[in-house]
Amino acid sequence: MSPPDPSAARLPVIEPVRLYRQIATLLTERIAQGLFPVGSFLPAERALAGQLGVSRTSVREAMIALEVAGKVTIRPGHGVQILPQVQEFPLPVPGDVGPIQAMEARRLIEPRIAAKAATNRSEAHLEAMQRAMALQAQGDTPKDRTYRQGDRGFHLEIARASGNAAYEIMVQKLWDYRDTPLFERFESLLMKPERAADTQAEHAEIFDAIAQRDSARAAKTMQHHIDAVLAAFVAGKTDIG
Amino acid sequence: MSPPDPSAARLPVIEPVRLYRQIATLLTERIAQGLFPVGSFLPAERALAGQLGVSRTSVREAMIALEVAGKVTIRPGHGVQILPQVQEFPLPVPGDVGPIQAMEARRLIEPRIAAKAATNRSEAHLEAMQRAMALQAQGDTPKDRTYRQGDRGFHLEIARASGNAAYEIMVQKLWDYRDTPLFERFESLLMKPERAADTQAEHAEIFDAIAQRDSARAAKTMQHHIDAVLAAFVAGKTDIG
DNA sequence: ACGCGCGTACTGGCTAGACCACTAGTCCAC
DNA sequence: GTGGACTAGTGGTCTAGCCAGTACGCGCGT
Repeated sequence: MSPPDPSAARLPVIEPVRLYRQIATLLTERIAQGLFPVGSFLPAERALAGQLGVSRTSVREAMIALEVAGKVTIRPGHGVQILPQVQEFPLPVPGDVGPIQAMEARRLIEPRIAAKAATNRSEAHLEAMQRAMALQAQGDTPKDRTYRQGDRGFHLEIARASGNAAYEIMVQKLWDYRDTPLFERFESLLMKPERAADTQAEHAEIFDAIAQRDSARAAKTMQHHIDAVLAAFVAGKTDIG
Repeated sequence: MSPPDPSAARLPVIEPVRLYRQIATLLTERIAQGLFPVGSFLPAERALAGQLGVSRTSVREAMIALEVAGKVTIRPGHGVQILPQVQEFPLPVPGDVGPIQAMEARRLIEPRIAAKAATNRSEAHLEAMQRAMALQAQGDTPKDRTYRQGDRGFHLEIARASGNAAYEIMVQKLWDYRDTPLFERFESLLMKPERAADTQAEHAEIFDAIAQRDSARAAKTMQHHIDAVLAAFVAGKTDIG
């Protein structure tokens, strides 16, 4: 009689689950059920160990896991406190932001950012802007990768020079929409060839104002630049409906 | 002789750093330096404890932290193996956005957004704002989850009512920083108890302006609201250095 | 020569207990 | 009202021990 075929009755693979994970999972579920509201404290380690029938060390390991996962904060002498979880909101799909909307938002913030950059910029910031401009100049058309990277980089470097990381994040976010198919279609349909040269000339003026620490002029030149891009959009928009 | 002025020589707040974090950080750095390549094994717990001059328990706690952080996998009887790290897109990571920076950026954009909301809002937008305000009113203190959700929701609904998805994304992004430990610490240290009632009163005024389709007043009341919060931050900031 | 079982040394997993530093509250003296 | 002492509780770190699993070497049987 041959031995039974091992593939005939497939048994599941058993993976041992670390005790700390079991404890952390259990506590996570209880927290989600509202047993331990945000801001409240878990029972003390010794009490938890007793209730769960495990050692205090295992409870502590679970606490480490929960803390690293950002679910609790361990306060010595006080207890382990439940942290609020960052609520994930449904982010609008990038395609929801139209090119006009993105440009409008940029028009709202980038002049102010340019003004702050004129005040707060360092030599290193100026050099970074120049590198971005040089990169942009390497591209023959706005479709070229180097043109786009340089264009984006120039604006981002200005946001960095402003000294406010929140501005940088906002600019970055708005520029993310530059690479959406809709935006690219807008550009290829609406942008005249001379727009590329105009953009670079306008960048040079913005750069000069920032280099000269002229906040008012930096804001004005940035406003003019974005208005010019917007105008190209709006003027050409009636052609595509 | 009166006691020395506590604000005269401000000493830094000393935060004890857990041993497990120190060990985990050290190992993380060594991994990054290439001392432990991907796929290789760290020294055994007992050996590490000896080399680092700490107890094996502390090493184990650090291993838990590294495992939860996805940097290693702990293989019983075998050792602790370095995991490959998922390559982040080379997005430039801005420096931490401080509470003042986030508020400053909000001050730049939210009055304009409120003005646009006054123009473009619908009845549904108004109802959503009202729901957010009611949710906020359910919280007793700014630490309460419902208060924070309502607060955030109110501002987000205004951004939605503006009709520009780019504004919504920007507001959302800035409000994400509301839930960072630093921002919460700012709030708990600097915000007076009456600020919560003031905030809700100011929200009511903003809402009224938007409901009345009064763009100028919507912008003005929003500006006043954010200025008041900023003032509370700036006024109290000198107290913590 | 090859395969299997056993023993050994090593690994991590978990328990138990001890002691320490810090926190918070209470009480008392000044 | 303030400061100090005391108490009871919290988490933080350490030591020691034992167990289960892994890997390897060696000896023995086929």
